[in-house]
Amino acid sequence: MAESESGTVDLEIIVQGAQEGKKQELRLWLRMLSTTKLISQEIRRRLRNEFGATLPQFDLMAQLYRERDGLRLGELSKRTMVTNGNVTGLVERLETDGLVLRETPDGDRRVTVAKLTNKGEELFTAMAAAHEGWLRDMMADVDPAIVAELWKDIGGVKSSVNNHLSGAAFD
Amino acid sequence: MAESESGTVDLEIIVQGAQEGKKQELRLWLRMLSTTKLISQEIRRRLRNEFGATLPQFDLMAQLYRERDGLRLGELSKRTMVTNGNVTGLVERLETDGLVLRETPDGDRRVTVAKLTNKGEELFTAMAAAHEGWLRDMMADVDPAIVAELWKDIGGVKSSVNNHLSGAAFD
DNA sequence: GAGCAATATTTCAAATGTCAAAGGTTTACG
DNA sequence: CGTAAACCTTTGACATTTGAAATATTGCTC
Repeated sequence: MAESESGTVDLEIIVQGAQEGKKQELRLWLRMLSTTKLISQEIRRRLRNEFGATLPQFDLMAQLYRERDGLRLGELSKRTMVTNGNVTGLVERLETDGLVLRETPDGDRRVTVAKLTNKGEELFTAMAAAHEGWLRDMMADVDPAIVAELWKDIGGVKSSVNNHLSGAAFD
Repeated sequence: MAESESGTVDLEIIVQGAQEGKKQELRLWLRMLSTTKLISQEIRRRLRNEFGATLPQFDLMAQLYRERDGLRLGELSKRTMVTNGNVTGLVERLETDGLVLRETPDGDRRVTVAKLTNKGEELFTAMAAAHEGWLRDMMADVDPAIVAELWKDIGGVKSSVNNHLSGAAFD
């Protein structure tokens, strides 16, 4: 934080890179995490208050909305980054509410495919429109150019992380 | 996505801003969310495998490590962005493991203060060092200048979100 | 075509998470 | 004082989450 008044700019950068810069990644991570939590909580609150839905449910329905023919539960698991066991329960509850239905294709009886019902589509459409608006509102003070830059640079972070995982790899 | 071959650069930007740019905030959010999930999952896996701890426990201990005199549960709740009820259970489990202890100050018997035990401090120190290294590894492919820029710009996002919350406000 | 590996989902135990209501304590006010 | 308001934590109901084990089905191999 304190800049030496005798150093050149280059030297400052070097010194900063060697000493202060040490925990930059940690600081970035903590800020990413807290910001994401903040936004998640706000979205969760609004989904609950205005639609009686939860964020994971919204997430799951968003995937199904893109694939009108439905998705296998394993595929849903990958796309929502949620474990298999979790998808089972989520789909169960959504089915109880009449928003999603499950069917087993003739070809392979190991498989369960989940689809949105008409009711589910209607609800999702309404939620998605509101959801997009909430995000625009929340990020209203951020310059659109910064939004675009963040999108690109966070993509870089994601790639780097994917290349340094101990376990499985994702897109 | 398609750029008109007849437009000037300025016009392109305007058109893009008016049409394509509409869902930029949504795209950014989805990317932030998936990246954060990815990193969280990796950290959780490593904390579990190498230290037998969970991420929320690590989070809570990190807050206590900064405040050697301990923190009231309500303060812990704010700092970890977790509800009061959740903190109760978290601290209970950590106390069972001998990592944290609870005491009620004489002055105000409504209050419970949680502190790290010696065992808790030792474990946390080891975890924190590893944790920092994991993050450096995962972000190894990201230019340090980009890391710094992301930190700053995500700070801007956080501020904007904080200014547009429907409920309570945070730092 | 019997056995076995691979695939896909479910189940289970334990932890985390929210929200709302209930329990104590302290403070303030008449 | 004595009661009401404010404050702090816990409790309870329910949803989400992970990780591992159990189930069920398919496909392959000999």
